[in-house]
Amino acid sequence: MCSLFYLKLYGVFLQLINQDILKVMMRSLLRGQIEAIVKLTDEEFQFVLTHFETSIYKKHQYVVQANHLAPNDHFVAKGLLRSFSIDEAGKEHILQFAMEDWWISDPQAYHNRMHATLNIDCLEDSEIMSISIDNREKLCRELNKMEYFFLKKTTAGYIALQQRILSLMSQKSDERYVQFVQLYPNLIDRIPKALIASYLGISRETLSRMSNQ
Amino acid sequence: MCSLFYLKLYGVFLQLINQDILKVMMRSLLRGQIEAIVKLTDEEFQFVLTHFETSIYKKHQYVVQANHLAPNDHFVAKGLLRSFSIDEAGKEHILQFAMEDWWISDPQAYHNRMHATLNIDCLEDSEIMSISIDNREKLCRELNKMEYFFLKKTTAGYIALQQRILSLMSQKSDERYVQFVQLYPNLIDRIPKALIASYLGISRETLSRMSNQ
DNA sequence: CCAGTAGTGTGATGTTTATCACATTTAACG
DNA sequence: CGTTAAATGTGATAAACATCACACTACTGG
Repeated sequence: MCSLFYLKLYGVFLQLINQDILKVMMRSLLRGQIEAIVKLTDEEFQFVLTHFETSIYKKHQYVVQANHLAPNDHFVAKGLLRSFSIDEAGKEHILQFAMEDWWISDPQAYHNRMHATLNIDCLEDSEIMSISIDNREKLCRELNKMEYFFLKKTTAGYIALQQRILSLMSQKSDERYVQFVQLYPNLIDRIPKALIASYLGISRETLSRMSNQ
Repeated sequence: MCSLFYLKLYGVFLQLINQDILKVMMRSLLRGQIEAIVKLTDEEFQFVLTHFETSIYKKHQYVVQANHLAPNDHFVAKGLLRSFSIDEAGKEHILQFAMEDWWISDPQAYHNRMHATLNIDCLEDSEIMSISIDNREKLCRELNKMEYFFLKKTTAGYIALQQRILSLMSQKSDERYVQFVQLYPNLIDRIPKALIASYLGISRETLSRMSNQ
């Protein structure tokens, strides 16, 4: 009787500890990414954190929905998400995957404060730190290094997109798949092949036939 | 005899005037683009200008060559350029056109101070204002509004590239051409169809067959 | 002005890839 | 733990598009 009580108490205690450890880990992930570009004091990082909101999503849950506002940019602390568009024929086209230490948003809706054209949902249970466009602009004004950080990040993203365009234009589907495997070896068995196919701009049947020869 | 002398003098005078007018126009084009995002005093704009170098290129001339350094970002004051990559098969893929009021560079080579993988050449005689990566970083530190300007520009570029990826994945070649015509109606008769085809990721024959039905 | 090059149109043919259909395997979850 | 859904493999067929080949026009530079 008495020992059962203590066992329960211990369970709750463990949960609390885990949540704390988790928060610490999430934060250090974000801090590590920022500090790879600009150095921050502890106080500055705490200040940066006040501009974020942490939230938890379950697999299949939508983070951004087309035709709704999407005023947040999302830093993935844990889990896996995708952004995709649905064309007139009802077909999905995946623009981006985002796992731990990546960002994901509908950039057009976010930066121009418009309604989303993209959807973002979770491929796994996920934990996310979101920053609103207002908070981001405020943060950039308050702490100028952060504007530099966002500029570097956006520039790197721009370069990556140019290379993806080049890949779409110059490579055959099997070459693109091989390149994807080389670039993101850890993603191939976290993401269903049909979704990788959609990201690469090919049908799931074509991708299925590829690896098998 | 005497009138001939004055005629010549007048010609030289006109040339000087034209060059001055041209410089003024080039500068006001750049200033207009910046001031659409951040306001500048006359002094500030003069200061910004000291970070640029103006140069003139002839049609077919290369501004950036693959395997060479490419430490400049180029603002097009007049003319028309393209950036393109050459794949292993020797085939050209056009990543970007840039006419008046646009920027063009090999962003990877520029921002990471690497050797270029892209080529940039002129489709028309062009006049260009170039800013080195060092001057750009210096300018951002000296005049913080300019960092904000570049962040906005880069973000807009990122959004445009995402839409181009979506277009490459979701649209048939004829739909992409129609969209190109809608987006850049003034470019269709400034650029040879074969180059537009290359930009759209289709063969010149396919594009030729499209408009004709 | 005229020779050579660049740009464009068009047919015939082959390749790549999408689509539809169905079978089989694996995972999810009450 | 068993039922339903998700994920994957594979064949047959069709569509989209590239490639090759050649003809024709327009432009450009000495």
